[in-house]
Amino acid sequence: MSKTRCSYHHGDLRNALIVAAAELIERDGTLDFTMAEAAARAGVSAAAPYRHFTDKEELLRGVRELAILGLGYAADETASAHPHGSIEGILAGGHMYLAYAREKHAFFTLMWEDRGDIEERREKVAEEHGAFMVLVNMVQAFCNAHGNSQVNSLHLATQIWAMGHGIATLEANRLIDLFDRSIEPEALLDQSVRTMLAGVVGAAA
Amino acid sequence: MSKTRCSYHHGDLRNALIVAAAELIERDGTLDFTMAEAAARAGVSAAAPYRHFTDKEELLRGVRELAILGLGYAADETASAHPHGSIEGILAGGHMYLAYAREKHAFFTLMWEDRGDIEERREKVAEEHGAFMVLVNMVQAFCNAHGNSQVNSLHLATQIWAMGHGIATLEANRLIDLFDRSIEPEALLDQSVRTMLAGVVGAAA
DNA sequence: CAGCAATGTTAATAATATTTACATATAATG
DNA sequence: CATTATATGTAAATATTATTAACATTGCTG
Repeated sequence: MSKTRCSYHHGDLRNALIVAAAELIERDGTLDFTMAEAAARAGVSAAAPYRHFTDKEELLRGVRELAILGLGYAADETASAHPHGSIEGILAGGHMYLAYAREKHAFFTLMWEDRGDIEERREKVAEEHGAFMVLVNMVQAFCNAHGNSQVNSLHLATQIWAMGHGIATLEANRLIDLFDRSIEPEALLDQSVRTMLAGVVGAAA
Repeated sequence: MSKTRCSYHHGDLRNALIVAAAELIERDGTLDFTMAEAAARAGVSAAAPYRHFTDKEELLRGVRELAILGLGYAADETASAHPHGSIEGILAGGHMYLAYAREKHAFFTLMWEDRGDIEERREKVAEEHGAFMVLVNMVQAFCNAHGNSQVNSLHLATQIWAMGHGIATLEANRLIDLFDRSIEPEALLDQSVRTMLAGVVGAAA
């Protein structure tokens, strides 16, 4: 916890490097910053990072966790800004997701491409992927609000996530306006989500 | 067109390099083959590629075009294997897409991350992105078969594409079974597509 | 306080992309 | 057909990074 101010030992280099890397990624919109520059930004030599990360990949893993947490916070905020169980909350979450993908493209890309061991990832799913949990809860609340207890909220949330993820990804690569400039990503998503949720309302138990 | 057999001039090095790169990508499941190895595989020196591509990025662009064409052919085949205007064709197309993403993950990733100039890309949309055109046609045919001419097929096809793309992408990064091992990607997609198409049938003009 | 473990440093090493300078085939031209 | 310009290859630099090695400093622990 303590910050050492003597020149030699940094005190919290691991995190400083993650932040430095994140800044460079944000600045350049790419993942190909150099280890040396990240180190320099944290005020240490080019070899220092290797005391905390075995390689660049591992540093990126740190940045990824940071990004995932950030998305989780954003999801929390969005959810709490709308009535519990309302469709508005879900739609707003979708818009937040699209905005994140647009504005922080490099992070958004990095976030999902995890080649790590699946079992290890599974262990920290709940703590890390807060954003999806928020969506699941919102969907669940929506179903409850409509008196429908037959729907599998996890499946439905996954469908909605996939839809949002697909639109976000295609849009980030400009594949949506490539074919039709008139399509508005958020409108497309809203419409899709409403369609998927319509079943819940219609088939109320 | 002619193949020169004398040792010096290759005759069709540009394409040979694209194929070589594609093979390496398929072999390793990664995009980080080396220019030298691709060159060697095509039987030329490490510097030769630079007579045909300004850099590795441009070689990758060649591979990307190849992959996109390949997907287009697969889409054609799938479409012609099912009745015109049937929902089965659309579902089969989705399955094909998921299979492609699974089996050729590196290509699938490469295919969409095009940072090239949007106007240039727009010029060759039709010829290159055959797969999406096939989907648009199938959706259009489906609407016609159901006597519904009010639906915007392009929008609907985009929705379906996004859904398939989202599921494919999430699954490729193992994000679907991370949360729920019981979810079957194809079943999830089928269900989503049916839901989206239900509106067409219901609101027949 | 001595000594160990952790964390930094500078100076290699290694892998690659890319460039340069030179060579040879192909094709167009007189 | 001989000549020459152009395209396409080659081998030998360069340059950029990641990563490691060998050595230094600090802080903790007994």
